[in-house]
This record gives sequence, structure tokens and C-alpha cells, in this order.
Amino acid sequence: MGNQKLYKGSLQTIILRLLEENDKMYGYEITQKVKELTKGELEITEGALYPALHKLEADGLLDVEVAKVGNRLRKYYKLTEQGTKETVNRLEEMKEFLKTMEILVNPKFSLE
Amino acid sequence: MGNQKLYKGSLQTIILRLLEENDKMYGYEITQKVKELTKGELEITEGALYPALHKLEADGLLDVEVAKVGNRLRKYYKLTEQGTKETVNRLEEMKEFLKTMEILVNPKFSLE
DNA sequence: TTTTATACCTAAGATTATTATGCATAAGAT
DNA sequence: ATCTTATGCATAATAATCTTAGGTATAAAA
Repeated sequence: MGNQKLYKGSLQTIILRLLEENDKMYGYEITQKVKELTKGELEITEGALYPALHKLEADGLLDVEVAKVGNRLRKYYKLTEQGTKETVNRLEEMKEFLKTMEILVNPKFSLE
Repeated sequence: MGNQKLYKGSLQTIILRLLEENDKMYGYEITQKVKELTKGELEITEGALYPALHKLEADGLLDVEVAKVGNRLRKYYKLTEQGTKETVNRLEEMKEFLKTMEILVNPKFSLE
């Protein structure tokens, strides 16, 4: 991912979330989509992306389908049934995390 | 920290933020404060906390002051001048991160 | 024709956390 | 009186996740 360590741990959730919306995507497409959505704030590096995709596949959350486009190959990933369920959980955790961090970061919590 | 990997990378910022509000705190106090503020959602483990405090100190962001309370010792940490400045940056980054993650996680972003 | 974009991949190293210890004092419970 | 829990510090082995730095190859643009 980019340079900020804050994103550490959130890559899998980001991938799952994108696949929840987009049905099937290939690696490079994911990096571009994230870059676009975040207006360049987050640039997923390939060294982080591909191992993450392989892990999600190994864990049974993603299925792969290889396609030949011209003379190049693409590996399309999509959510498995289990992956669809797990995505709901991961997003729940993410939202809880974001809420908690807002509390910690927002000013003037010390009154209580 | 607790069990969720999402918090990975945010511990230093959390510590700096607490010290921005509380002037000086000791390790155990930090764990309890975080637990209280997050209603138990986040439990900072000692194995994460103490190395993080030592790192912040080594980086010149924190100063230490040892105090004897009864027969036990406490190590109070407070922000250095540099630490105060850096806290502003870290919080800025954190807010940017949270905003970005909201975009990625929130439903129906794919319209654009 | 050289650079940039597309498209996949892995390996060494760094960072940061978890888990499991260790030591020690103080307070509360049986 | 004694055992457990809370307070308070710390480190070391392991795991997970990322950065950095490579590698291969096709296609498009400069």
C-alpha cells in the first residue's frame, strides 16, 4: 500500500468491499479503482496486493478465473459464498474500528 | 493491542493523542483510559504498549519521569516540544485515513 | 525507439502486533 | 492467614502485514 502504516491490516477488507460492489475484478484493476476512489490518497503496492489476493483465495473467500485478453492474461477474482458472508463481518469490524478511532481522535473526550 | 489487526499502526497516534489531552500519564493508566473510552472495545496489551512508549521516547517525542508511589514505581510520560508538533501531524494523517476508509467502506460509491 | 501503462509475480527486510513469560507490590476475598 | 486479582514495569519468540526492490512480458504512446 502507499506509505502510511495506518492502512496496515485493512487491505483485505478493502478488497472484499470492492468485490462486493463489482462482482469480479482483477488485480491491476483493484489498484486503479482504489487510487481513483481515494483521489490518489491510497496507492496499493503490488507487493501487498498479490499476496493478499492469494491469501484470500487460500482461505476460501475468493475464486479465481483466468482470462486471456489479447495476448495478456488477467486473473479475475470474485467472492465465494463464504467470502460474501465474511465480507459482512469484516465490514462490521471496520465500521466498529472507525467509530472507536473517531472517539479516540476527536477533541474533548476527556470531560467524562 | 486487543485482538483486531485493524488497530495495527495506530497505537502511537493513540498514545500521543491521550498525552495531548492529559499532560502526563503512565503506561498502565493509558491502557485503562483507552479501555474506558472505548467501552472495552480496545484493550492495549503490554507487549504492544511498552515497546511503543520506548520507541516514542527514543524518537524524542516523549519525556519520562520516574515517580515512586508507595513502594511501586511509575514512569510518567509527557510530550516533548517536538512531540507536541508531531502529534498534530499524526492526528491530521489519522483523520485523513479515517475519511478515506469511510469512502471505501460506505455503500454505493460505485456510481461515479 | 524509448518510455509509460498494463499485468502478473516473489523475496528480503522492516514494522508492529500477539502471546507468553518474568518480576514485584498492594488490595480484596475466602 | 492465604489466595486471587489488580497494579506496574519489562522482554523475547512468533506471526502478520507491509515496503522495497527486484523479475517477466505485452501493448500503447511519445
